[in-house]
Amino acid sequence: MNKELLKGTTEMMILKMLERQPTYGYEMIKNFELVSNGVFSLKEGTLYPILHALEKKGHIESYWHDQEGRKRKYYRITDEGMLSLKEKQSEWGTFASTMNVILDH
Amino acid sequence: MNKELLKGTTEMMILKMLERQPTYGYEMIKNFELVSNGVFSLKEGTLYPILHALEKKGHIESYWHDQEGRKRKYYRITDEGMLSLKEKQSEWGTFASTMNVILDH
DNA sequence: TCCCTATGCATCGTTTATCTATGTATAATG
DNA sequence: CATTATACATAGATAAACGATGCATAGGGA
Repeated sequence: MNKELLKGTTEMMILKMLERQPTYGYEMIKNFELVSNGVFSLKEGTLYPILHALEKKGHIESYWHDQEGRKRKYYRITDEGMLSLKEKQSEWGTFASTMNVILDH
Repeated sequence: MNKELLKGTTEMMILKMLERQPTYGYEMIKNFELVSNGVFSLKEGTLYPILHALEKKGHIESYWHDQEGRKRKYYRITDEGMLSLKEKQSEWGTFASTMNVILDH
């Protein structure tokens, strides 16, 4: 899979994942592989900087939570994050349908 | 429109355009705007380097043609280019449908 | 006549999203 | 006791698209 295709969609997919329920980085990476059937593979070097940037923007919030003898940094989406997600999804919809029009042309 | 979304699709769209009929750079730029209803806007700084790279790879061929008192560099797609286009379209299909599964999840 | 816009090709440097590689630390497993 | 899985983090490399700029010619309006 051409990795360039992912550009501009990673943040959206992270927000989408957090829309379902709060979760933490390592689990997100495993989950990405799972829900995409191995098509997408989110890397640590991609994920963590994005999480920090999203938090800085106030689109997500973090809190440490200990479970199963492990320290995990959970993230939850904020109202602003939800708004941003809606926008990104709408943008993706326009993009994908325009692309399909061109390809079916 | 988030320009990052376009990454990885520009080459495919250029090949797609040339699949219909041979054309030249300036016309491609105008046509991009037209067929995408203004959603996509191909820039010269993007197009010309890609055309040169595609020609170097043998996916397209160029020839100069004078018309309406103008010198224009036309491009046509080669058999290899057609193969590459099919691959890219298939990849895009997988990508877009996977993305939609995640977003509708 | 002259200037501005449209047409047409081209390239250099910048921007930025993602990845690779690496580091640290702890729990579980064999 | 060593290796693997879990967990977070960052610095530097890579590469696609863009912005800015350059050059040249045709056409239209003042």
